[in-house]
Amino acid sequence: MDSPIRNLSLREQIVEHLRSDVLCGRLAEGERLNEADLAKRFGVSRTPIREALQQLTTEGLLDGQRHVGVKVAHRPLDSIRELVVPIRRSVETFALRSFFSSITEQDFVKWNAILDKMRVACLADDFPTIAEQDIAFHRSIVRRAGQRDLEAIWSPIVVRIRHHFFETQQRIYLQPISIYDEHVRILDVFRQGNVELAVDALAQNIG
Amino acid sequence: MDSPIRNLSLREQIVEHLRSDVLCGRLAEGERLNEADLAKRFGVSRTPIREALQQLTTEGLLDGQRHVGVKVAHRPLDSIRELVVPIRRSVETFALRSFFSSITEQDFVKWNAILDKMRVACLADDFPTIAEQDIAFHRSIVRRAGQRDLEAIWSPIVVRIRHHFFETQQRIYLQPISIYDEHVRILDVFRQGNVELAVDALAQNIG
DNA sequence: ACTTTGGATATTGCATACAATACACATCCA
DNA sequence: TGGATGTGTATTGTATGCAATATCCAAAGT
Repeated sequence: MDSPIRNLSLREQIVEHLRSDVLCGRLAEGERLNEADLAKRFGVSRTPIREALQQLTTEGLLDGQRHVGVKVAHRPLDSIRELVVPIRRSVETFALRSFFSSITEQDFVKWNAILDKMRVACLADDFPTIAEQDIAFHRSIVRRAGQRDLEAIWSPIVVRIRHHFFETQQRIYLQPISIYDEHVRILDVFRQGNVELAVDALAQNIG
Repeated sequence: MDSPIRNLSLREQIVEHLRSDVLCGRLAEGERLNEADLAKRFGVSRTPIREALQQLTTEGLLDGQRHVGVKVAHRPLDSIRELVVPIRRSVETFALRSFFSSITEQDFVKWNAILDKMRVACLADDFPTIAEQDIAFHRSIVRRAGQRDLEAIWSPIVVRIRHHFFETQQRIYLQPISIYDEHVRILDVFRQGNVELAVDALAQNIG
């Protein structure tokens, strides 16, 4: 019986690394990714790199053509936001409702760990990390429902509004720390134990 | 300048083949897929098979474990339907609205081609093909919007209610041909040119 | 000057060989 | 007898070499 040691395949490790890079904007849209170069950079053969790039392509983060290569996918048309924002709200609130009555102190420990990292990043104006932890927080809610299908529906949505996490926020929030504050407020409402209030607090943070 | 010849990689061909098999129920849920066997069956090496299985896994049609293999994914909990059916409605109607005013006679030609196949399948009580063409019809609407992002959001939804296409329908519709009839009715409304009526007709067919 | 065409080159697509690991089963020990 | 443990086998994971092709550039022809 050992703690949940991360025993991931090379492909999975590379997927997580690159996915994080794209999601929080460390890789610019349109940037080209070369299999051989990545293989050298990660110190592995082309095989796991190749498989990782393909997975990220079907996830919608990359975009590729036969015999040409893959690039970081471009943002979708802005008009799609009016479709996906409500969908994202309905998925996350559906998830929250499904486990709200069985939230434990351990859940708050996990969420606080994420928010701590977010706080540090806010104080340092480190927007990529703010975005990363923001997404991590919402993902953890979807995942907490325990239905992998929910995350499978949620992910393609978030991929397509990922720019929102590291662009709009920089303008709306004059002080980055207010991003952290708002999430703390959400957890406070969670602690009150009223589902509807919790759902509202979460929903307000989406959009 | 040649007609749009389908020049697909081996991986893409295998993906389409297997995806169709799973989506319309020719492969039972839980069924195990072995790389070596498939390689022999398709007459290719393990590499494109492997990559195809991985893609279908991230698409949610298959489910795999490290060093064990992949199986056809099991159906999600029924409770998810109340979440995904409205989402599917909103995506398809969003797509329809986006191109409705620019529908041409060519569009009807394509849709009629799908419905013709559906009609033949209905008359033969060929439920896998009915399901296949039903999905193809709705997919063509989403695709017609010309935003790949829409299909990327729509697909994981449909994957998770695919059983609806070849189970519920068999009970609800005493006569399979009524599935075809309903779709013909949708196209009739499309021809009338009223967006709202068209959206309603389409939405009613979903669920 | 412009277009076309040919080949060189860089990159991906596929095949094959080998390594690592999960699982089943036999074996050993208490 | 029951449980732990080691070993064999089937299967997936990774590395590497070769094949196929898109792209670029130079050279020739109009």
